Amino acid sequence: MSESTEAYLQIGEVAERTGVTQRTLRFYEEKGLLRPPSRMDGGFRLYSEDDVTRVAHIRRLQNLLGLTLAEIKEMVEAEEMLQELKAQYRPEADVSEKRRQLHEAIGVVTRQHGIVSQKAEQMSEMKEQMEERLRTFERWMTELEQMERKAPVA
Amino acid sequence: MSESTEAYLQIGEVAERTGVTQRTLRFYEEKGLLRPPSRMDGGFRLYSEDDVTRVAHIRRLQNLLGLTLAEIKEMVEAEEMLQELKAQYRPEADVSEKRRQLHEAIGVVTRQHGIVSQKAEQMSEMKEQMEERLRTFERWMTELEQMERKAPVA
DNA sequence: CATAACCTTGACGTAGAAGTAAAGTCTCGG
DNA sequence: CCGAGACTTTACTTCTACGTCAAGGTTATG
Repeated sequence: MSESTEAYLQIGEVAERTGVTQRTLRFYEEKGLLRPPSRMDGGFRLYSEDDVTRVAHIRRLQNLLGLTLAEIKEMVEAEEMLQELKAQYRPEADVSEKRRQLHEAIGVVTRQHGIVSQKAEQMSEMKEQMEERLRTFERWMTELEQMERKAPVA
Repeated sequence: MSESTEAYLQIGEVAERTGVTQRTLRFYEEKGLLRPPSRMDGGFRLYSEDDVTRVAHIRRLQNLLGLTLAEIKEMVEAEEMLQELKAQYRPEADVSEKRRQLHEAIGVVTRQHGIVSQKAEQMSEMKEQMEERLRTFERWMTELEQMERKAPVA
């Protein structure tokens, strides 16, 4: 197992580093969430560091926002587009086409941002409520303790 | 269909008001998320306003935090305990027992609060990132527009 | 008291997101 | 060159959170 000569990772390493199973990685690939990675001659998958990052990203979208993989796919595709745009940032390309793509990317991210903002706000509300509740509990607790001091364990 | 004489709701009304299906209400009952409601003589379920509230709560925990029903059950049971405590707030009850319950309730809510805080924070982070990204996009967009003005559609 | 609208339990089905097992293939260190 | 361990595909299974009938009982109203 050579190492550090090439920056490519086998599925096992990626699984370990991302905390998902190999099955999940293949599954994401099947579902179009990960681009099919390159392969060794024998067919073993070879992932890049970028893939690791992307998996982490996917997981965050799942855990934080509770999005379905289909929804995440949409987001991920927007990322792809962004990467493409970034890469082909040579002035020779069709400008109006790039404008179109960029416009679409802005649309997607704006929608995502809307979701996140809304959830973030609701989350804060919930947090407030919980803190309020905790304060109430603490008050009760001190009340109870005072009762115990006045009338100790019969 | 008498109304307003009794504050009890049949499953259909609850479904309508909470936006979940009757099936879901029965399912939640099965899973211990809703206490078995009272029944009419014929067996029809009779829900209270509290049940409506609770369903709304459950849905929020699902949608916002992405918790499983099993996890939500734990939270809901803490609520139960709270209700009990509230109800039996007569000084005659066993004080040290109440202390124990209260302590546990505080523990549960504290854990929940931890989850929510963490998620809320990560959410804010994500929101920031998206705003950053949007700013970048907008910058690119204006750049593109300038390019178009300089070298218009050949 | 008929009957439409509402409800009951029970059983089976489904979509999403993987888990698991089988049977064979690759890679690499010794 | 060989064997242990990593990997491959294919196929079936699981778990969650319900959806969808089916067959029948209940309730309110004309």
